[in-house]
Amino acid sequence: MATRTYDPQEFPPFAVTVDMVVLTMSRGRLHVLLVRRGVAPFKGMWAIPGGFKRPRESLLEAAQRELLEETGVDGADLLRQLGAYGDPDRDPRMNVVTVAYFAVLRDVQGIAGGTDAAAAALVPVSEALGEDFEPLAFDHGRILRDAIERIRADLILTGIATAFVGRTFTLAELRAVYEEAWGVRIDGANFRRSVLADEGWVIPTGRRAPSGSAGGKPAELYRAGRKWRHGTPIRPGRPNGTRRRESR
Amino acid sequence: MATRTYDPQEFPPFAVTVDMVVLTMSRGRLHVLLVRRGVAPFKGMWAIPGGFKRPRESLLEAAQRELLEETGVDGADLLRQLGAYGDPDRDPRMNVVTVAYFAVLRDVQGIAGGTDAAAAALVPVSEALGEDFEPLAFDHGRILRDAIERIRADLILTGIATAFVGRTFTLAELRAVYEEAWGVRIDGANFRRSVLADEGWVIPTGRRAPSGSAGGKPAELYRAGRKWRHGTPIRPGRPNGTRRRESR
DNA sequence: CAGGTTCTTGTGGAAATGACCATATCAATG
DNA sequence: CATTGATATGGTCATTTCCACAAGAACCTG
Repeated sequence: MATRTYDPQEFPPFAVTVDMVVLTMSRGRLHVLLVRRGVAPFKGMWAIPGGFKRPRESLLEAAQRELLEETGVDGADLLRQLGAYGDPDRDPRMNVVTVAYFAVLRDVQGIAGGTDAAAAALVPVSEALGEDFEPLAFDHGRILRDAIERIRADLILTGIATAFVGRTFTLAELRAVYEEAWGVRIDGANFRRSVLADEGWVIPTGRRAPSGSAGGKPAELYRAGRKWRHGTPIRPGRPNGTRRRESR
Repeated sequence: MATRTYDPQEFPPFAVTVDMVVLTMSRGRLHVLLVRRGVAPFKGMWAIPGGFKRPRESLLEAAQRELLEETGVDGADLLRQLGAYGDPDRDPRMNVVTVAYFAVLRDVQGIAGGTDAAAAALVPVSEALGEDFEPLAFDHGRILRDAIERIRADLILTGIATAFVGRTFTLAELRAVYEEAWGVRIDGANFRRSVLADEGWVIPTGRRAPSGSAGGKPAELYRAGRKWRHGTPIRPGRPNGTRRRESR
């Protein structure tokens, strides 16, 4: 039929939830916020936070509300929709369609503080997706995998890299975001040239970051410019065969 | 709460639908399949095809079924999820969350034939999104806009360009896909070198396409190689404007 | 101060990009 | 049938970008 038959009563109802992949960069590694489920189904297993959508709120508002409840962070601009998941048996009790969002945060302390410490944890993504890690509840493993793929794409298409770092940051911190997410090594000198070539990407603050424990010249602190709203000056290296030694 | 309260009975039910943005390239322009709604709400208005999700099928299966019903095309591999839309008032009758998919087809004739011709039409995207065109039903205008944005991104990240052309195609046809979707002009000679530089992108068939009505040297026909599954050799040009004629 | 670490600047070759020219091969026209 | 117009194909060339590495500068620790 070219037109949908419209009789809502004929069609069994679904429950609609929103789930969130909360990502952050901690000690140079990508982490995801996981919570222990306290109720059935999948009680006791790790899951990504989420909850039911209410009738009078939009999907984004639902995600925003859950983000606030789970992490204490109020930021709708940080949330981006990842996709919908609706396999018939993804929830053993009833038919639940969930809409997944992901958010990139930087305030690591605030995340752990907003919720019960025993029931929430920041887990390195490589571990959470590793073979040794316990499977996540529902299809949250797949959702997490999709989120990582999405992040990799958004790093190419958008300026989401700046969401991982603080209001002021060093170029090394920003570079580490790309290196960790893409699993590549980027030459510091070339990276520096790329973001400083044009105005509007990073703005020097005049201040300097404290040197790390290993010493070294203190790096200059920058603010993110407006150009990140429309893209990124960093492009993924060519998958060429001219790779150098792995140096590790 | 760190854990979701799990009592489905508390939460009002939602209807879940799938809607599809069916795109095709016809006479060098990007077209979208629209249908006339025959029932309320939004009766008589243009809309993108779609229908209710059934309890025992996945979202992708629902979209696949609808695609088959609407266009006669059976291709789950052509469908990609676009996103979920769940604003409270997007459907005046009840709370409906829709999951949008988009599909890129090439068989234009089959689309018009599969359904009532009077109730379905291929409309140029630029017209459907233009000011003069009548508004689409529901929030389908926004969904269509999002789909076009997504196509532009997928042209960068994936090899979706080959989905617009036939099993065999000329390089000019493939080039036209990028030119139309990005709104740019690409030099034919340079485009040719990009896709022929490495093996695996396009494979010559030895045959030649008939010249167009305007004459011209007949172009060689190619098949798509396997590399398109992992990306594209074509990159969006930079905002031009550097140097004009000078030298000499 | 010596040695180590990190940031920063400099440099040269390789590769990609973009524009243009020249030629080949067809259809349509008169 | 020769001309014209259009398109495909092959080639050249200057510029820009990319990338690896070298060297200097600034800071820490011991």
